[in-house]
Amino acid sequence: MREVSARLLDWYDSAAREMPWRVGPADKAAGQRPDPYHVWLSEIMLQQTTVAAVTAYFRRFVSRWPTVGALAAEADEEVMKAWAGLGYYARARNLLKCARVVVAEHGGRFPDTEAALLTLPGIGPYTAAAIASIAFDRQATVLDGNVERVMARLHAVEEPLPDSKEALRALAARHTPVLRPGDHAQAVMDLGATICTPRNPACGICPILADCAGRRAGIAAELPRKRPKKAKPTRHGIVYVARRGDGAILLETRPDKGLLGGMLALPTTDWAETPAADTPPCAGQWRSVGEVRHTFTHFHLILDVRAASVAEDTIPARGTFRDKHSITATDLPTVFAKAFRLAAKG
DNA sequence: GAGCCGTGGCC
DNA sequence: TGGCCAAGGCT
Repeated sequence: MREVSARLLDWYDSAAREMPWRVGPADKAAGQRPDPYHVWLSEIMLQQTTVAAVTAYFRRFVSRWPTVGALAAEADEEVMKAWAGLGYYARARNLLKCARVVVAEHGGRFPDTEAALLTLPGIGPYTAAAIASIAFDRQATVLDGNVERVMARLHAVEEPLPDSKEALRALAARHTPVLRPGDHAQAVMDLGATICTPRNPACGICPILADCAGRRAGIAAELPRKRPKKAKPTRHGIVYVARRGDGAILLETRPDKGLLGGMLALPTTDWAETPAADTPPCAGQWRSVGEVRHTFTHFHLILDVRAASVAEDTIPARGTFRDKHSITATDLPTVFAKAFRLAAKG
């Protein structure tokens, strides 16, 4: 087990990818530890999200809110707008909750144990272990999709997920070293992201090829096995873009619970498998400008986009007219950004 | 345990 | 084109 970790750490030291939340080689050599705020923020953003998608968001967040205290003091809507486009918006709501708990109950410093971290909003088993090991050098077992895949292949675990999860966790625990547990965790995840990939793994250049039982058995690429997934239904709806003469756009804030919760949004009907009745949010000469297609985690969506130029004194039945200059498409979840842009063209 | 919850890239 | 997938957490 120690041999595998040693090979992974050697590989990591020679080929670690640069990411803005990591400490560079020179600073690491000088004994510098990563900023727990940076580790936390990056790990929340990285939940089910690629490094490529996260990097720009991370830079914008730390530039605008350099400390957890600064983030905790920000208005909810500003943070939700900054998160727009990254997805899984419950993460942003819990991000703010967590920042405020850290300030109010921990003096603005993140707790340094896995158990204490686990009690914070938005921090589950994976993230608690990741922060504890990466930021605080704790020997915690980090288990994410990458680690599951690497362990399943390395030990030729054929039992499908999620049944095999605890067995994979036990294997990951056996590999976790006392020294440099955080670098070890990042090494396994980097391996899973770049070499031990879900499809077409690059076994030929793998630093632990000689240790891999899945490779020896010729089944590495088939692992981990998973249960088949359910098909996505298609839902339909109507979304409304009302523009006043002064350019103001009618927007609303979605309820905190549920899909796109807490986000700035265009008024829309319910989304169902049978199209909803036309219920515009305000009076106006409404016309259809096309449709927008979007796929969420568990359903496809087809939205009929309707636009209207409305009078300055229009009083909407729902939502609020927002100054055009204070709002851009990037402040909205992607499905609404698509509709907004389509209406702007048509 | 299983459903809910985004998005963009890949093949 | 469409399904699959990603450094998961919450209910």
